[in-house]
Amino acid sequence: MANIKEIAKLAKVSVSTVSRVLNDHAYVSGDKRKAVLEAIEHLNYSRNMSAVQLINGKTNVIGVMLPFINHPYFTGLVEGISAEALKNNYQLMLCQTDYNELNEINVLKMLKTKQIDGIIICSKHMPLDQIEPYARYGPIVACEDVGSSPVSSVFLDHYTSFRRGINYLIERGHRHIGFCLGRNNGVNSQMRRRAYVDALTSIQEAIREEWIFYQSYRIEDGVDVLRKLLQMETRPTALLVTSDQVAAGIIMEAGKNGLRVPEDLAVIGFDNQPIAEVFDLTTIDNQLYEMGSQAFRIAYDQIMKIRELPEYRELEYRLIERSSV
Amino acid sequence: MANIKEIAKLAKVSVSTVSRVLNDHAYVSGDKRKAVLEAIEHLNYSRNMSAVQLINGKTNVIGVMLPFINHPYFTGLVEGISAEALKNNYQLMLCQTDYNELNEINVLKMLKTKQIDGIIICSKHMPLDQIEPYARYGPIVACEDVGSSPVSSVFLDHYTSFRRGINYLIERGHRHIGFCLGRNNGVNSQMRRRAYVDALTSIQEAIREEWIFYQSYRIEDGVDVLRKLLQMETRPTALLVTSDQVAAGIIMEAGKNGLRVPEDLAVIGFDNQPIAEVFDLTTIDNQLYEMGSQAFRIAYDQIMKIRELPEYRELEYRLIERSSV
DNA sequence: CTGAAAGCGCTAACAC
DNA sequence: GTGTTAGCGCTTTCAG
Repeated sequence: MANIKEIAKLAKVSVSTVSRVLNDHAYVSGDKRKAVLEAIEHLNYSRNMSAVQLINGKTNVIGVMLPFINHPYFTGLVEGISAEALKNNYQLMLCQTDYNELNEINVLKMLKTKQIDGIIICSKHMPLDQIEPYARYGPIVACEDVGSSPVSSVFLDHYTSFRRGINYLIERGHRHIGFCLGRNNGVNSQMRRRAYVDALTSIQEAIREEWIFYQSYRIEDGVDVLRKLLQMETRPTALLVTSDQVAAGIIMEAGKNGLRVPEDLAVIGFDNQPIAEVFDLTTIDNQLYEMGSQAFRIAYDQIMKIRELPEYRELEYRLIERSSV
Repeated sequence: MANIKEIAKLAKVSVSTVSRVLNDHAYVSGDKRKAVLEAIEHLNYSRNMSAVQLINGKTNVIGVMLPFINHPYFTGLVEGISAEALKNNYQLMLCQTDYNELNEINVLKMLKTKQIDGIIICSKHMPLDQIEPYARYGPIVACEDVGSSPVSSVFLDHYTSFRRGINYLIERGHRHIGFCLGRNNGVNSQMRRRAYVDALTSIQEAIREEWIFYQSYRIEDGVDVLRKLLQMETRPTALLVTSDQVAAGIIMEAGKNGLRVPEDLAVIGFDNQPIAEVFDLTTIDNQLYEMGSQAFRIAYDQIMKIRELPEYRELEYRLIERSSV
């Protein structure tokens, strides 16, 4: 491959002039510019971006840390990040961690070794304090509430949104309420569990652990949940389900077993995915696209030094009323 | 940030010795190695990978070109790619093109400018001959049949698989058969359409354009398809649907409108996604995970010069019989 | 085993 | 406006 030197020679100019043309600098005369352009054309030249990155100390790449990509929650986030990245001439490094700490550390290390300019954490396993030391190498933005930290965040108040969901059910006469979560150790999950406990306590209902389901991510997990419900002597009359996919599975399987929604079982989903509309599912929209694009902006502004300090932005959830409650 | 020179000074060795330690070369005495390691530790040093990439002419990154990520077809592919990449210490650059030619060209250019070592094309819009010239800059692997080309490929015989699906329907007495595709101009789509025409011709059925649906990707698109079907005076009795999501939407909406599956409408899906099992959907598994991991291997082997020539690998589809036919 | 030195390809003072 | 030149941080001959 040709390099800048050969272009300079062919165009009979210096390498700096070539560089100026390449970077659209002013102060290059028309004919020299033209000569350079012709040489570039003629030699089919392209910049070697590794060299550019070395000298600029910048890659124009943002790392996206997530456990797995094949879930609408994460693709929703990524769509938002991606749209904003495209506008700002940034690329995305997709880093699937499987919630494995070693993989997560590797992503952080990529920041330190300058393979990426910043990181957006869609979801993580490792504790925050292991992440924080890396914030000095570039902006890190989490899509969950991290409190005050060198790590920025865009988040929803999952405590309030979950309580809002439960209250909505209580207002409609439900007292036997269960819920389904993804992980049981994430920040978001813990806040939700707390909201659940507080809400049930306020109406003097006992917490029944058998009505709480973890590791529910996909439609087939919802099917499993419903089947477990069928085994119980006392069933909850309502379920808060932190993924529309899982809620859809529950509703599907309920239908197969002659359980009516919402009469026999009310369901509230989360995320407001297209599948929620198809299933006429009442759901809590938590603005994934918006969250992703804001996360990118925060990272970007920090890379560009438009802003120096970490930022914490709270987004509003919305309750979408349909007919599953 | 500390650099290799400072490490050398602190460890009282030359930079080449530091480099040897960094790269696990043999022939470094125990105490020098230890001194270097201590200096690295002490200065919290990390390699600057931009410099490494410049000198090696290699990034250890593969670009993944796809129109959008929020569809199980693509996430399935990406999971396969990703698993193999992880094993081989490669990173993935996620390049969403929205089927926009300019975006697609940009991905190709990243290969030329050495931002990535190779490209896996999950799906594309632009014609192959615009892509081929870029194959000299690094391996390009397409997840569709590209014939004999400098571009490698992993693919299914979509003509045969589609015909197999239609014949399966015909054997069960169907003659009024429609289908749903994603795009209408992709290679895969064209082969499928041809299979459809040939099969119907062989049983002397006319092609009815109103039974052919394009731009069907998601569950809500399936809902639309079924609604359109309801408007027709003569409806197909069976549908071949190139996405389990769309098929699920069709079945959902059929149920709401009192149409029984398969009695009133038989449905075959594609991809064998989890949702197919939940809906008891007969489907054609086209091995997305396997396709993704093989695509990575082909690219990888070529980067590593284990193999020089492009490769064309055909995968086997499988018909998964459930109860929607 | 170790070090000196020559780049990899590019950018950006700095001088003219 | 343009060219010269000193790096960016690293790897790798080549001598010893």
